[in-house]
Amino acid sequence: MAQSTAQERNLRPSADATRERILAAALDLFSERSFEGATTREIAARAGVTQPLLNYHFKTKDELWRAAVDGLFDELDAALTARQEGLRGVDDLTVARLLIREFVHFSATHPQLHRIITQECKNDSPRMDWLVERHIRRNYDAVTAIFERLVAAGHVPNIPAPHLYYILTGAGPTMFVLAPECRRLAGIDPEAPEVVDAHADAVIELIFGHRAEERT
Amino acid sequence: MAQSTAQERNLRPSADATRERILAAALDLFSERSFEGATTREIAARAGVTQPLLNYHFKTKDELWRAAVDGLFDELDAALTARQEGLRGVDDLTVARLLIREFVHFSATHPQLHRIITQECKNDSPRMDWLVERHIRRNYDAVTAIFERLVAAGHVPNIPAPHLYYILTGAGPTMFVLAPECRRLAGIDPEAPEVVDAHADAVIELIFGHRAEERT
DNA sequence: GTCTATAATTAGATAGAC
DNA sequence: GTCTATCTAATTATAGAC
Repeated sequence: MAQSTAQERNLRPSADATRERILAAALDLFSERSFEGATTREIAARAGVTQPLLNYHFKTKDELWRAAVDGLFDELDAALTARQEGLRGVDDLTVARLLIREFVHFSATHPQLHRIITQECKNDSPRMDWLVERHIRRNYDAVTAIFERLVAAGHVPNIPAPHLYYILTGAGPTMFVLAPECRRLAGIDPEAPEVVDAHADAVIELIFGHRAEERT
Repeated sequence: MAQSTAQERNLRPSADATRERILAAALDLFSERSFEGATTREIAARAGVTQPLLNYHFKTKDELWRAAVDGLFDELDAALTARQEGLRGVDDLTVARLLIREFVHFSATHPQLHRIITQECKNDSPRMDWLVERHIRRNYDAVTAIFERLVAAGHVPNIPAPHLYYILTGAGPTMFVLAPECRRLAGIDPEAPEVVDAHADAVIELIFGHRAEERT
């Protein structure tokens, strides 16, 4: 690991870039077509490489899936952490509103996240176990802790935190998860920035807007 | 079609029952494992028949999928229609609350509905086209029409109807779509009647509870 | 590190007996 | 109407050249 010599730097870039292209293609296809529905040949084709190369960089299809999902959650964590960094000392209610807005924006720009969660977490399965214990539980604990404080302070209706969690993770991303349907059904493009903003406004209004005197 | 003679009645029952068992097995497996992930062999096994029998009753896997989905939407439409029947002349707000409660209950007892919608409507595909035009659009039009009246009457915050639609269809079913995850993550069983009721309460509170004076 | 060729498995669908 | 046997195609993974 200490070996990042100049020689290697000259050789590695294209290999690393290939790896990244494979991961990006895998994430898109796994999220759109499900684990079984996405074929390694199609992932390879989208990445512009041959199929056996996937088995060189990632031993199995399953390992490729896990690497792609790890990258996605890294991005989510980075986005939420960055959002919180600039908010030390700010009140709970404002922080929560901004975090929800950030979450809705992330869901719009990375619909793969909830596409993959809904695919894998409908069943008890090894991939579900892995997803929950490695990535989801941490976020669940953080979100429910915040909601419990907001309920105690009267900023949010008195609803048990698990329900608020599933309401938020359902209401926030669904329009973007189903973006192709939404375009056809409603004639709206959920990728348009003003639509994303309107959706964040709507979710925030419904969660926090229950008492007129609290609106700013 | 006019031929439902006694002879046929004596022969048909077991065949019809087999067909129904195949459809039920197909619905469960398609919704849990996705269209590609569900194998016809596994569907046959769950229905207690051999795999080629599926091709006898339904020409192709795709036709089996469509028949299973048709049955599911028939149940949804029946549940919502039955709920509305007894409410002629009742005010919009009360009707809407009761319909949302019915929808949440249906989502809890039939999580297959939104499992299949989220699987198929992430992509532009023939199955998505079929689903939208045959089943979803009618419900979308009805739901958005109701929301528009509720917004105009001030019963619901001023949020565009398409956003309210995706918030409702996200917030309502997600806990039940992800029931296995929810059990593991929150230690809650979303199939328990009191949990279903609590979730319906929560969704209704967030959508309609924004003005204290309107609560009954 | 990336390719071509191919092995091993499994999928959906068909043929034909009963 | 349901079964057994089997065909064809497609899948993931491996072997080995470059």
